[in-house]
Amino acid sequence: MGDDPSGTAERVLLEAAALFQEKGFAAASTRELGDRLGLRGASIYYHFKSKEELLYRIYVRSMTTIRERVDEVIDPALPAKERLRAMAHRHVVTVLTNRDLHSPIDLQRLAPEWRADILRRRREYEQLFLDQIAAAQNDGTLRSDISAEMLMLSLFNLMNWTILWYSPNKDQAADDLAEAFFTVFLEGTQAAPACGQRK
Amino acid sequence: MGDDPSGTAERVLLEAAALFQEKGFAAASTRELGDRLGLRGASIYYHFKSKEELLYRIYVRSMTTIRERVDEVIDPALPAKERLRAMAHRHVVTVLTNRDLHSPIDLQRLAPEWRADILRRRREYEQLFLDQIAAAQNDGTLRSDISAEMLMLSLFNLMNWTILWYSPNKDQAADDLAEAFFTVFLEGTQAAPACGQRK
DNA sequence: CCTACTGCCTATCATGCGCTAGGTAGAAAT
DNA sequence: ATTTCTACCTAGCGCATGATAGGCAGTAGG
Repeated sequence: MGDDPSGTAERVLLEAAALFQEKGFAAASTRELGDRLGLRGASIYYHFKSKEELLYRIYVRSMTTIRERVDEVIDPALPAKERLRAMAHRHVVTVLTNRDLHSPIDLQRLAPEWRADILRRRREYEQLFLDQIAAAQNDGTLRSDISAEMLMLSLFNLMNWTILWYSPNKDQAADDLAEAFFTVFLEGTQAAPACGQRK
Repeated sequence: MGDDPSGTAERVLLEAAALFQEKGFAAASTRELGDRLGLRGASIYYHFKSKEELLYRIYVRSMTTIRERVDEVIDPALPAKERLRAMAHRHVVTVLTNRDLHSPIDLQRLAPEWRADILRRRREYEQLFLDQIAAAQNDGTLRSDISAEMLMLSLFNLMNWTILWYSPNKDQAADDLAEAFFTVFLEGTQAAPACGQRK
């Protein structure tokens, strides 16, 4: 039970993530969710206390899994910049290959305590990236004339908007996108500048 | 009537944009929208045929206004890179100072023809940026080893995700963010590279 | 055999929804 | 003076929703 991938609760959670992503939280009904699982809508309430709790659990799952997936590639032996590269790559690929789970759904619909919990987890996750960025600034590989905070926001902007337009059928592989975004993040897009251009 | 900024239809449109952004399209009711305007919910239907049409009109307004605002700063006398800088700056500032209108709301809930219309307008808008990027690649100011399409996606990623976390009270001014993002887009984030590093 | 528990079911409740029908006060037009 | 139009109103229809209550088949333990 619980985390058993074949358990019903788990199936409900994953199917709910898919349904919420398709139709939005408010427009998705428990009955339709049941239909997709071969259940009656009311049976959902045996596994979850409310539709809102389901949304909360999806968010928790999203944050914990992406954190796990990114933790896997953090190699302390690598220089900070390369750690960051590996983390960014893993982040993009994870998000794009699991769009149901990681799509931004009505976070605002969550009760304040639950929302605060999710936001706290998000900040913890962002801190992981912030730490590497600050380290790379300290060892001189990343520019320091822009704050680490700002660099992190830029990186997440680059990585996260993708999920709203990405279509695995017609767009490039997630792997290629991840690489291109990080190249832009590191090198920028202007043609190779002359020496010493930036003070 | 119509575009008169004091006209009721206009007030409904703007208030609906705010309400939809706050609660989501499905969770926002016409009655609540009416309450905010000093109307009964049913009176909305004198000005709009359906709630869905309201959502469509909001999207149309979003696309036309941002296009107008960006068109204003396109100066053919400038080099392509500077045109692009001005456009990106105007885009970010416009979006962040008018979040109700430009927040991404359930586009998927729109009927297919309406959705297709909005997507067509979006592509036209993106084309504006794509043209400048291609021009800047041709005159040698932007790198050509990454496709213009990919560079455009990177730029929009950088610019657009912001609206989902930006809070005008506690975050930097939209103006500063716009500048920082474009700097990252152009120059990247690594410390000034040695000469001829990029092939 | 009995009991208890699990995991679902059916039936139902109260509520709120989008939207329509029909009315009406006041202004404008004839 | 009469008609028409505008911009709202009230009342309410039909329906879907989240959630609850209670039942019931199947399994496991004693």
